[in-house]
Order: sequence, then C-alpha cells, then structure tokens
Amino acid sequence: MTESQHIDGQNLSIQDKNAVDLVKSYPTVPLTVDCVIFGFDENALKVLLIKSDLMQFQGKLTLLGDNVQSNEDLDTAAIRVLKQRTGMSDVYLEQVHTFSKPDRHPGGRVITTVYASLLNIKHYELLLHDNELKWHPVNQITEMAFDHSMILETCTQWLRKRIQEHPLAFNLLPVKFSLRQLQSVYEAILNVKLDRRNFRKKVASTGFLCDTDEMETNVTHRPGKLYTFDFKLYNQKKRNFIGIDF
Amino acid sequence: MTESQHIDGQNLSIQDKNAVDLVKSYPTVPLTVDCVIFGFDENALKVLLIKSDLMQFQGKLTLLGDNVQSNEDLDTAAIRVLKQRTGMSDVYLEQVHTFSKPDRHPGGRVITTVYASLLNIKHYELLLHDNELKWHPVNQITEMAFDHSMILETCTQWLRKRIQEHPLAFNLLPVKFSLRQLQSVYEAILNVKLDRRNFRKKVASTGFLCDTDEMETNVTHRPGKLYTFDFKLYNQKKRNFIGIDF
DNA sequence: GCAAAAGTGTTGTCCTTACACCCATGC
DNA sequence: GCATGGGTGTAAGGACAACACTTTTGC
Repeated sequence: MTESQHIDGQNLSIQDKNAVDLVKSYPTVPLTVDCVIFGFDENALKVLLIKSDLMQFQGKLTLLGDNVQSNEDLDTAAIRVLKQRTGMSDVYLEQVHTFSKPDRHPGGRVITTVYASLLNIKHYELLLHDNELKWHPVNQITEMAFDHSMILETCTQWLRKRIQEHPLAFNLLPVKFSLRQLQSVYEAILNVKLDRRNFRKKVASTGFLCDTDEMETNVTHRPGKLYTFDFKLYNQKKRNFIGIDF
Repeated sequence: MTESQHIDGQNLSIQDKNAVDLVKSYPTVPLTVDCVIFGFDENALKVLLIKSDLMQFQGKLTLLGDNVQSNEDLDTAAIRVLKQRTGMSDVYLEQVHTFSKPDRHPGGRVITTVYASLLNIKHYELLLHDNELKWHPVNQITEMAFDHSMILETCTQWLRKRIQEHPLAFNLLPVKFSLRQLQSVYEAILNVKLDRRNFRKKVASTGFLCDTDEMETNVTHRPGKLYTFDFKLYNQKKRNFIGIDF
C-alpha cells in the first residue's frame, strides 16, 4: 500500500506527481506470459501446446500464452492463461524466467515472462481443442514458433533440477499413486534408470508417504499399494541443508 | 533472426502485418531492471545501495535500477545499470525474478526484472558517490523504498542457495584468496559456523583450487597460503547429480 | 502356468562429522 | 612470550550403490 493509491487523479501531492512524471518518462513495452504446462502420461513427460495463429508460423507449435492486461499481476496473468486454455485452476505454477531479446517476436518487441505449471493429465481430459490444443511428448518436439523451443528447453532443465529438490512429481500424479508410477516420473524426467529397491527405500525414508490401505486396480499384474504425499508434514519438516555441494 | 528484420516499415508482408497488428493491440508497460549488487568485506555480506530520488521515499534506500530502454535486452540493461552506477564491467550477473505487483511503484505500474551481481569490494573503491552510493551490511538494513526490502530478501535467499551449488563465492573474493577468507564468505552468507578442518578438506577435495605458492601479507598472524579457483576445470568437470534430495 | 511387476535386506564403500594439538608470524 | 589464526589426521556413524529371489495378480 502506497500513499498514492488513496489519492485521485485530480489531487496528486507534489511527491506523487514527481513519481508519476518519472514513470511517464519511461518507454513502455508489450508484455506477455507463456505457460509451459507439463503433464505425465504413458511413462512420458508431455507438454501442452497449440498451433500458432500467426501466418508466418503456420502449423508451428507454441506455448500457451497471452498478453498481460493493464494492471494485471504476472502471476495472475499466468493463472488466467492456464484457466482459459485448459479450464483448470489450483495448478502448481512457478515463475521461471523472463525472455527479452528484441527480435524474439516478428510483430515487434515483446517481452515474455514464462511460468511452468505441472498438472495431472488424467484430471484434465482436454475438453477444449482450440488451436489443436494437444499433449506432446517433450522429447519428440522438433520445431516451434518464436523462441519457444529455447524456452521449453530452459523449462525442462528447470524441471529436472526442481524435481530433485522439491516434491513436484506429486503434482503430476493422481492424489493416490503407486511407487512404480512415482519412479516412472523420475525416470522419464531425469532420463535415467533407477534401482527399484533403493528408490523405494529412499522415498520411504523421507517419511512423507502415507499408506492409503488401497491397492491399484485395472493393472495387468500384481497390484501395488497406493500412497498419498503428506504435503503438510513436508512443509513443516523440509530440510535445511547447509554446506558446499558443487 | 526473424524474417521481419530484413523488411523495412514500408514493405511489410501480409504475415508480418498480421503479427505487427497483434502486438500493437497489446497494452504496454514501463519496465525497469534492478541490480542487487552483493559484495563481501570485513567478514560481512554487503549490498550496494543508494538513496531514493523520489520525495515520498526521501532518505530511504533503494537498489540500483533504471528503466529499460527501447529495444534493449534486459541482460544488457542490467549490465548498463551496473556500469553506470559502479563503473564496473565483467561482473557476475544473473536474472533472479520479475516483480509485477501493480502498486509496487507510487508513480504507477512499473514492472521490474531483478538481477543479482556479485563483486569484489576491493576491486571497486567507490569512485562514484551519486545518491550516497554506499555498501550496507545486508543484515543491518531495516527500511527500503518501494518493495526493495522484499526483493533484497528474495535475492539473499537466492544467493544462499546458489552459493552452495555453484562456485559464486569466488566472485566476491580477490583472484588470490586464503582459505580463511573463503570460509568467512560461506559463514557470513549462510549464517553458520563451519569446522575449519572439514571445510578445508571438502574444498580441497573438489580439486578446483590452485596453490599459487604465495602467502598472505599484511596480516597480524601467521600468513596463509593463497589459492586461485580453476574455473576452467570446474566447467569441464562440474558434477551432474541425479537423485532425490528433499 | 506364465508374464509382469510387487515387495523385501545385506554388504561394502564413501562421505560427513566431531574433535585437539603444534606451528608460524606480528606485535 | 603471547595472541592469532594456519595447518593437519583419525575414528565412528550415516548415506548410498550394487545386487536376487519370492510373491501376487491377470490372463
């Protein structure tokens, strides 16, 4: 809350005028947000993309983006874009980076702030199909419009790092999940094979898993136990590592 | 490089017009960059601040910032601000976050992208003193203009995390440094006491330190060896940890 | 009964931690 | 000679990596 909020346009104090004039002297720039919406299905990391509206990018894939509205917070804009494009709210969303190369948009200078969101594909059955909205396996995407290939690469790296330090994987899975599903998420995102016994030991040792006393159904093999992740406990106890580690 | 760069204003193709019109329909916003310039001296983490020009913030401290110029990249703008305010170039600079609350500036909506920079206080003797440019110990700063307190807190957290995973500390020290100096950087930033023997073992085990065969001078006790950090070797060998760690 | 994945323990290695004494220099 | 920090080693405990067999279910 600043003083100027309480003052209408006719009645600015000298101080406020000073600040207003200063800001008026700044060049202004069009701003967008882009959402990199990750999902996980069929043992692969996927990302939700549409086809570009612009003629010079015809047929090329783009991230879900929109311009930021007057007086709209970037976080709010990202939430709005996500809602408009997918119908979902309550999705994990985090600011990743702001991209500003003057030539990144053929229509002129546009600066974009990129958010990553992680959601459970099964929760969202793609009711909207505007601009051929579809899930694409991340490692099969070849060409994209604008600088979106580079942005996607940055976000994939971000996710790779982030998932090792924070319990993001659980945002990609159903509320109740099996340890195999959890391990598949890690293996797909990190692109490695993990030892099953060591993985289970490690995850169990965190103490954040809750046994639901339920089992998988509709699997063609011995069903595994289903667990939930105790976010509440995690937020209380998350570790505070101190040291050097590079 | 996009096609539109090669076309002058009189001769836009239909595709480009399409994109240009789209961008013209976007609202525009004034943009700034702010640099959080960390330094280290007298065993304390410090940050370079000035006094605000704005009357309603009279006497309050602010980060070093400026508006982004037309067609200027954010990275370039941050480098420019740093150069203008401190005279230094070749400084470690990294984008941290973009802040966008509509009421964060009393002069109206301004969005700012924040960069952190780390430099060696001894290399820069504060030749400029505009707006009472001075080093302030981070943990003694109470009040700041705008949302700069919050931004500084975000950057301090960022630094705390970053310094544990990357060899940033060396950007705060002279090229040749003693192990005690290095340890002080970690202790000040992480706000912990570290065991001297274990610290030295750990740092030595990375293999990135080069013994210079020189010793400290002008110290009031037994002089320690001076080392340099082998950034080249680090970039070749930096570890690629895979696992879960939260 | 067979395919597919669930579930489970042990051992060796390595890293981390805790801890104490003598040494070199400036004053 | 005394104050200040430099420089060093070891032992115990904890974390991680490697590794194989039995069990349960669907078909």
